[in-house]
Amino acid sequence: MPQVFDFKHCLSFLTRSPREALHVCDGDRVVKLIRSDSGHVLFEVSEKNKGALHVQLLNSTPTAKVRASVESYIREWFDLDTDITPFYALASRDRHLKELVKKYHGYRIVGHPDLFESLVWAVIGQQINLGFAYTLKQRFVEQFGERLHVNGAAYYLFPDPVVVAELDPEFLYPLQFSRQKSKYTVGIAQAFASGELSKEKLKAMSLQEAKEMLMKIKGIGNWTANYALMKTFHFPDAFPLEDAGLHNALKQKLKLDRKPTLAEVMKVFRKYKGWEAYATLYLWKTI
DNA sequence: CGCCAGGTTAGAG
DNA sequence: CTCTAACATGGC
Repeated sequence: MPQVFDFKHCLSFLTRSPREALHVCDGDRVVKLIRSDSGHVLFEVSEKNKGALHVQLLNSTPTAKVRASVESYIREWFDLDTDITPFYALASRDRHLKELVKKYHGYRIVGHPDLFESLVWAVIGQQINLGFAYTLKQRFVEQFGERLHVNGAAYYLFPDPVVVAELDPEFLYPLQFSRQKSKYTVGIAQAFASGELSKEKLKAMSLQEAKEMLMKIKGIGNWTANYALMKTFHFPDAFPLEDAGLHNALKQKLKLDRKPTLAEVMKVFRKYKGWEAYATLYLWKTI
C-alpha cells in the first residue's frame, strides 16, 4: 500500500451515483464483480486500519491465482502503483489547488481497468449531464452485461465487446441512446472484436501514439481519448482539455463570470506538465 | 421556456 | 483551416 492513499475519498467517488450498476457500496465497503482467468470473481474491499485494505472473496475459492488477479485488479482500480508525491509538490505551491490537495489528500484516480468500459462510458457521457449518463449506463449494463446472483443480490459485468459488436445500433435506441451514441458504441465494440483495438496494444504505446490510435475510431475525439487514457492506463499527463466540468471548476477558481477559454485553461495547467490528469481529478472534486 | 450538460462529427464557408 | 448544426434528454 502506498503512503499516500485515502480509501474513503475513493469510496466517496464510487458512491456518487445511486444508479451505478458496476459495483455496490455498503457503508465502508465496496463489492465488485470481475472476470478473471478462473471465472467470475465477486469480492469486497474495505479498510482494516488506516491505509490497509482488506479484501474478501465472496463467491470463489481463494486460490493463490484468484487472489493474485483480484489484487492486481485493485491496484489498477485505485491507481496504487503511481507515486503522486511529485504532483503534491507542484500543487502545494499553487494557490488554485493548494487547499484541494490538502482536503482530498490521498485521493487517487479511481479507474476503469476495462478499456471498452472506459471508452463507452466516455461516449455515453458526451454532452449530457452525469445523472442521465448513469441512467443510460445502467440500462446498457443491465440489458447486455452478464449477471451473477449472490445471496439474492445481482451483480453485473460491463457488456462484452464481442456481444455489443453484433448488435444493430437501433437496439440501443430504446435505452435512449442517441443515433450517434448507438453507432459509436457498436463501432467501438467492433474495433475490439476485430482485434484492431485492444488494451494490450495501447499499453505498449506512448500517450501520443495511443491517443492517435483511439482517435481514428468514430466517436472518439480528444476529450474521450484523454479521458480513457487517464482512467484505464493512468497516464498522469492525459488531459481532457475540453471537459465541461473542468471548465466550471476553473470558472469558480479563477472567479470568472463565464467559462474560461481553452487558452486560460492551458495557462493554469502549465505548472502541471506531466501531471495534468491529477490536476484535473482534483479540480473535478470542486463541482 | 431556455440553457447547459464530463463532445464529436459532417458539411459548409 | 475554422465555424456550425445536429444529436436526445434531464435538471435547474
